[in-house]
Amino acid sequence: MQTRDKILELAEGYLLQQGYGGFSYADIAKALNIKNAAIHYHFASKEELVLAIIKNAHSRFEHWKKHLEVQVHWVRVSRFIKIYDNSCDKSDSMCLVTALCSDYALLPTKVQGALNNFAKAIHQWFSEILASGRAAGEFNFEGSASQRASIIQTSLMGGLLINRVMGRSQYEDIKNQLINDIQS
Amino acid sequence: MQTRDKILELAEGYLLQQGYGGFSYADIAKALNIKNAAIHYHFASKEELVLAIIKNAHSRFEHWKKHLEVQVHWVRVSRFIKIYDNSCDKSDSMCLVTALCSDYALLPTKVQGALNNFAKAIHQWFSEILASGRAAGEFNFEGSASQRASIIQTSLMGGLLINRVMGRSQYEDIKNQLINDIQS
DNA sequence: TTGCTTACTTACTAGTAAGTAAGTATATTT
DNA sequence: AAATATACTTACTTACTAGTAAGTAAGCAA
Repeated sequence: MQTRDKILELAEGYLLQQGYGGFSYADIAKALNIKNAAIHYHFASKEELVLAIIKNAHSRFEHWKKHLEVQVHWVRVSRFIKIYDNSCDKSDSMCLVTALCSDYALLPTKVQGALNNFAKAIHQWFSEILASGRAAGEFNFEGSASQRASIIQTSLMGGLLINRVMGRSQYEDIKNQLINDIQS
Repeated sequence: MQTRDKILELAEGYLLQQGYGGFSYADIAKALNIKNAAIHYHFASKEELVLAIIKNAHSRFEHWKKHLEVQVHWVRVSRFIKIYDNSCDKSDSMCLVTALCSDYALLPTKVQGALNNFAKAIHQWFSEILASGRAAGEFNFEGSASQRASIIQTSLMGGLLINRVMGRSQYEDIKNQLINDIQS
C-alpha cells in the first residue's frame, strides 16, 4: 500500500472521529512515522487532502450503488443502514457528511461544494429507493419518499452522535424504529 | 450586562456555530474588545467556560420545562421543536448537544460528563411527554415513547446539520414529517 | 553517465492556541 | 487614610498549526 493511500485512509479515520479541525498533519505524520512535509508532498494543503477524501468516498458510494442494483429495495436500504452501523462499530465515528457539516463554517469553499454534491447524491439515491420500493409494495410509510429519506438519514446521523454519549443501545433503538416505520 | 455574561453568551454562539475546537479565547476577546487574559480572569480554562455554558443551558432547560408544565402535551412538543427552529434561524447553528457530540473526542472528561447529564435530561423529559401525551390521546405513533423521542431528537439534530448543506427546505420537510408521524 | 523524476527529510516560517505572572486603575470596606 | 477586592491590561510562555524552501537518496531513461 502506497504512502498516499495510507495518508488518505488515516486522515479519513481521524476526520470521522474528530472532525475537520480536530486532526492535523502532525497526527498523520506521527502515526505513519513520516515527516509532516511528506504529507504536503502528496497533498499540498489540508483542503486538497479532504477534497480527496470526499472524492474517494463519493466514488466508493457510486460503485456501491451500482453493485447493489441487482438487489431488491429492502436489501439496498438495509445495506445503507449497515454503513452507519459500521461507523458505530469503528470507534464511534461520525459519518462523513456529519463530520464535515459540524465543521461547515471552517471548511474551504471547494470542500463545502464537494460535501454539497455528496450529500445531494446520497439523499437523491435514497429517496428513489424508497419511492420505487413503496411502488413495488416493499415499503409502507407516511409522507413523501424524500421526506422519509431525510428523516432516516438525519436520524442515523444524529444517532451516531448520540451514540457517543448515550451508548449503543439508543442507536439500536433508533435504527430498529426507523426500519419499523417503513415496514409494509 | 456584565462582561462575564457577555463572554458566556458569545462563547455559546461560537460553540453552536463552530464546535468546541472551532472557537478561541482570541475570537471572544476581539469581539468584546477586551484582552485574552480578561477571559481567563472570569473562566480560568476553556473547560470551565464550556462547563458554565452547559450548566447555563441545563438550568434554562429546567426553567423552560417548569414554565411549560401547565400546557397540554402537544404544545410542549411544538415548543421543543421550536428550539431547533430558532437554532436554524440563528446563523445555521447546531444544537448544544450536537456541537459537543461532534467534538466529543476533544472534550475534557468533566465536559463529557456534563454533556451526558444534559442529553439524558432532554431525552427523559421528551420520552415522558410523548408517553403521557399518547396515553391522553393527543399523540399516536408506532413503537415506544423512548424510541420515538430518540428519532425526533436525533433527526432534528441531523436536520440542523443537513440544513447547512441542503438548505432550510429540507429541514422543514423533516420537521413536518416528524410531526405528522406522531399525529393522532 | 548524465539528467530527470519520485518520494521523501531537514529545517524552517508565520500564525495561532491556551494559559500565566505581574502590574494597574477603580471602587469598596475598615 | 489605608487596606482590600474587583476587573481588568501588559507582556509573556509553551505548544501546536498549516505550510514552505532547500536538500537528498534511489531509481529510471536517453
